[in-house]
Amino acid sequence: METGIANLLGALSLAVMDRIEQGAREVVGRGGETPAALVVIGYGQGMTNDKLRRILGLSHSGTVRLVDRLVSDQLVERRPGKDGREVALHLTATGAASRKALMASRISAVTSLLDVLSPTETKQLGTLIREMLARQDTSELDRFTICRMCDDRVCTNCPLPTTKSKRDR
Amino acid sequence: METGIANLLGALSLAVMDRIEQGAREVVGRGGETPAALVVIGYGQGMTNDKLRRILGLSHSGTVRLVDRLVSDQLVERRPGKDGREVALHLTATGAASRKALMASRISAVTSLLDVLSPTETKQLGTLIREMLARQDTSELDRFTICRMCDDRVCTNCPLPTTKSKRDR
DNA sequence: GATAATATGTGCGCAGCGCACATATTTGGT
DNA sequence: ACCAAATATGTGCGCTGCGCACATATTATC
Repeated sequence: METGIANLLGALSLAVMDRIEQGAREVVGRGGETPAALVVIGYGQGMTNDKLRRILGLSHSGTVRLVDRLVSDQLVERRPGKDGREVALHLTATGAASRKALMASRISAVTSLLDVLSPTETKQLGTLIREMLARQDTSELDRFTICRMCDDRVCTNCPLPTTKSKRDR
Repeated sequence: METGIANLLGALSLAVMDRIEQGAREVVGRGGETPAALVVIGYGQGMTNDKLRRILGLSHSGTVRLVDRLVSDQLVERRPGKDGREVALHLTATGAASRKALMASRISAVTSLLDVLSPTETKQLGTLIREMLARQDTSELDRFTICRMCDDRVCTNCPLPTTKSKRDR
């Protein structure tokens, strides 16, 4: 049954995200898209409010307020962008540390579920997931959205189509 | 890299849940744990507020207000429980229809991502996920929590340990 | 029959977010 | 060079979803 497998993947994904979100809230003290914002801002210094908005899938005002929270938490700084209307978002030292802790928490949350598989099974699963992601029909933006929590220290070759290096435009 | 695979599973889970949640919000017009509540209440007529609370992982008052919303949306009815203090939650006809649509939306969301795999690959993936879930060390409650969005029409034999039939206690 | 445990409901406030509007800068057309 | 459109950000206001602390009603326990 094909739908049975879809159901299983749905259940697994829910379990994975429950654990990731719980850990993220413990690390940064905030929920919603705030943890993802921290990760995305950290990908490249100079992220703008508007790019962030699109990646997170939030409204404009929601993003401004989200950044407000990050700033008041001392995790992010607003600096003048090269374009006079843009704001360049930069992580503070504290922000970079939180981001690191956040990613570690995420990897450990997933690993705790993954641990029950043998090395061979884990490898098989990795290959299948990699193929699955690689064959998705994703826009440039979709890829950033899917990868908005990804740990760039461990994701050395992202399977998502088109080069990852187009991140800054 | 073991953590690389954890990262991939995290990214996939995020993509899956994004799509499930978007569809759920379109179907029931509400977010958060409200869609899951509709599914859980539908598993067995007579679900109580307190059991629901534990499965969804919400506070008591949050659950009461959630049910308030479902009642005001005409999706759920509060009936007297056998125990004088309990409230028995029952789906209305509209509620049952919404629940059905919700599940269909969820399965279709996952399927749209799963579609790129060949039948053989899909089957392999299904086996691996099934094993992964089957080997988790889950409490009775954990299982309901993981399955809180599951479609009982397509999930004929849940891989999670211990019998599914203990659902009502 | 008194006390604890269980189950629900309420007042209050906060976090996260969207809509509509306002403002500043840059781009593009003529 | 100028003015309209596009781009990017910030704000007032309100709503949804949720938790804490407290109140109340019913059942279990001793």
